[in-house]
Amino acid sequence: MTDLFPKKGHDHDRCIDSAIAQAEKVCEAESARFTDMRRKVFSLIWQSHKAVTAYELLDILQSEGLRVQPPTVYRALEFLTDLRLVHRIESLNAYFGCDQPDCDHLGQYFICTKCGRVAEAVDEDMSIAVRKAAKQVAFKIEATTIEIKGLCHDCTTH
Amino acid sequence: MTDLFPKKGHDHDRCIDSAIAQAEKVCEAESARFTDMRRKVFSLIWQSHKAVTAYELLDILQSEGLRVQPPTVYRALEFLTDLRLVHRIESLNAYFGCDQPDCDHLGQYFICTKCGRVAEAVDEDMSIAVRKAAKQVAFKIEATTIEIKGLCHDCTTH
DNA sequence: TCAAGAAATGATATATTATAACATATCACC
DNA sequence: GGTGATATGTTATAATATATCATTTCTTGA
Repeated sequence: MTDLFPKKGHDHDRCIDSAIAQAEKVCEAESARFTDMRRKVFSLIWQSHKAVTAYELLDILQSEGLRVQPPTVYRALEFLTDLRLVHRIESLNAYFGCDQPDCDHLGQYFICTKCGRVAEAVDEDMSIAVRKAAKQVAFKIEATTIEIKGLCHDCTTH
Repeated sequence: MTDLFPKKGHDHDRCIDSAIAQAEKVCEAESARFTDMRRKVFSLIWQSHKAVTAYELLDILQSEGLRVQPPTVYRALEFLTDLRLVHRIESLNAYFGCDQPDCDHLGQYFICTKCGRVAEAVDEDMSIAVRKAAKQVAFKIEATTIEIKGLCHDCTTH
């Protein structure tokens, strides 16, 4: 068993730093501008391993004294999701920092209904099953949403 | 290749009738009341093989002269989704009539981005892959959302 | 270097999706 | 037929998202 979810007491600053470093690399590679606002939104999303709604982000930004309106947040989110740095969790209307933006994956998301944390998986068997099922019905895949809700390991044992 | 999507020119009245008959059976089995409003909403959802939004349903009901407000529609939808007669497509915020409400499945939804139609699959390999992946990370599944967007067979060939 | 165009953000308004709360009507059962 | 449970009506509002135009900032090439 490998728990996808981070251990309690892990050094979360390292998660954040590494995510930002990776985002910088991706933006550089794409000649995309990692502006202050985008960086700010991205790092807010990475403050936890939970998914965050657009309006939660907005509230935080405003509480820090910034005069930000919804479109600003949604634009940053659009930028980040286009680059796959952030993933939208459809069943939560919320956004989640993506671990592995560089791999061309059909990602899967485990969502703990108790602690609220989200973990991304890139399970080949699942991807293969989806592609095979699509092929069987002659369906040309453009995008997939795979979201699995339930209890993470920590929450089943504690 | 078996196309999950219905053929052009199929007898859609039969789809509707069979869905309603099945819904009646399910309601009966659950001692749940298939009221006029619920039946009306259900049959509106089945008017096509597309997913329908709550407000589209509302507009139709109102255009038929009924004095219906959003809560009425959402209540009917909640009733129907609880019984698995209707499925919510998270990535569309829309609702879709479920083919096979009686099987205890992890359903998967193929959504054509061109014609808008939706088809439900119950692919064992996908279900197995999801359960296996969850088991590997000691995750206890409560619910799954599997939505696959792309082009249906008809839309790739025509 | 700076002018022009492109890209990003600001600002205002509004669209879309969903629910809370309480009133009324209908149903099921004794 | 009265009573409690269930369903729907009604009003208001919350939560999520986008359209549009103005302004600012950045980039790039003369």
